[in-house]
Amino acid sequence: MPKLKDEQKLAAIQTATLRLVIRTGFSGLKIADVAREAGIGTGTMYVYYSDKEQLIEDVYLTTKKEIAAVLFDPAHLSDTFQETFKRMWLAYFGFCLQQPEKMLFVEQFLYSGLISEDLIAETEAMFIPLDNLLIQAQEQGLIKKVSVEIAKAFIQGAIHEVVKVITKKEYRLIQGELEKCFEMAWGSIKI
Amino acid sequence: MPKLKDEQKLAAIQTATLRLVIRTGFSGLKIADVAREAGIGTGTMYVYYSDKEQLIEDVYLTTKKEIAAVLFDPAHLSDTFQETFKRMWLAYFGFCLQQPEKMLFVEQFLYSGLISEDLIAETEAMFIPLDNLLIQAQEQGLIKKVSVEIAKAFIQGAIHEVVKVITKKEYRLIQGELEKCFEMAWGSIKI
DNA sequence: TTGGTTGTCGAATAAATATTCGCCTACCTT
DNA sequence: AAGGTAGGCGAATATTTATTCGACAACCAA
Repeated sequence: MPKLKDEQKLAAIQTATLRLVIRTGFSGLKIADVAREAGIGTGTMYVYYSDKEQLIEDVYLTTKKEIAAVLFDPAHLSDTFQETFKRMWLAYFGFCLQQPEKMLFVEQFLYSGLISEDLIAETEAMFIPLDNLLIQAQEQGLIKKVSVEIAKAFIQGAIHEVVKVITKKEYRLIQGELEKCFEMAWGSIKI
Repeated sequence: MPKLKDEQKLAAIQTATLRLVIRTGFSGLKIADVAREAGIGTGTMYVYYSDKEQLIEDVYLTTKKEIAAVLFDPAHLSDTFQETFKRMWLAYFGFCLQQPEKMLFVEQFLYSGLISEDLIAETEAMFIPLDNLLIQAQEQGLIKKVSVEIAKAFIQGAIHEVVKVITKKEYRLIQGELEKCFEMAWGSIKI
């Protein structure tokens, strides 16, 4: 944890890390490159992070928190489950579309084999409210009864892959296509 | 391309590469480790592959071919689109479940930023028959009309993420849960 | 203004890893 | 069996990259 250095510099480091990890993979992430991209000296990196591992873990945690905030925005709450689900789905899809580096970073790191069990547990705990929402909907007979882990994975996996294709191929969603994508997601879980 | 050395040794190298990439990420893949895991000397690695990049690209290509073979097994063809789709979906899901290393390897490499455009194009071309199948179904009004790229991404993304969760958490699909997963997939694309 | 304190820099060093290469072994061929 | 050849080995070397550290700059307090 940085003691309280220059917040702006910290943000620059995180942004640079995100960008570089996506461009070159974790393998390609060189501390010197991050420093150059962030506009600071190599040695300065070690003032903020004691090593590369800590840097990556911190970026991961920060990004996960941001995602949780997007998902659990109180404005998404509605009277019906379907409407709440739709607002959350659209918010998350929009987040991924606008900041695919963050989505990719989180995904790549989670399955890279480099992440610690503790960090996994810590970040998963942030999403328990989502589990509860889904379980409630299942009990009300609104959505299919599968393990919530599986339901979440299905929805999230579909969003991620669609966004990846859109990003990689610079595809532009045409009129009404976003709505169709949501219908696919809803069609998959509704009874 | 290996000229025609010991085929068995080649397979051992590929298996070892797959396993190690999943365990440690591309960053963690050390030629010396691959050699040890494959039961050969470090230097021998260079008889088969001139460098690490070539090794990874070859494993990727080999795996993609295997996936295409699973998907396009003639036994999957049926009179109805839904049945053909179901057989292909089940075959691919089963493949991923039984050999998650291959699924993960392919996915990680594709979005690692390390893959060349040529290799992407070469492997994508293998899956054109799938595009045609989907387009035909769209024209017959059987499935939603979205870009086939998006439809494929949606279905594949969902499968991958579900398999990842199952694998990582050592979750076991309970009675009828596989069928439910298929229903989710079908529910997402059907009109 | 000056002495001190904090933050920064990047060349120098240490560590990790890829790659080479001379030697060795096993197996042919006559 | 003797000589020859192909394939294999892994310690030695080259390269890449992380990390340290002594010198410098900016700022501040007295």
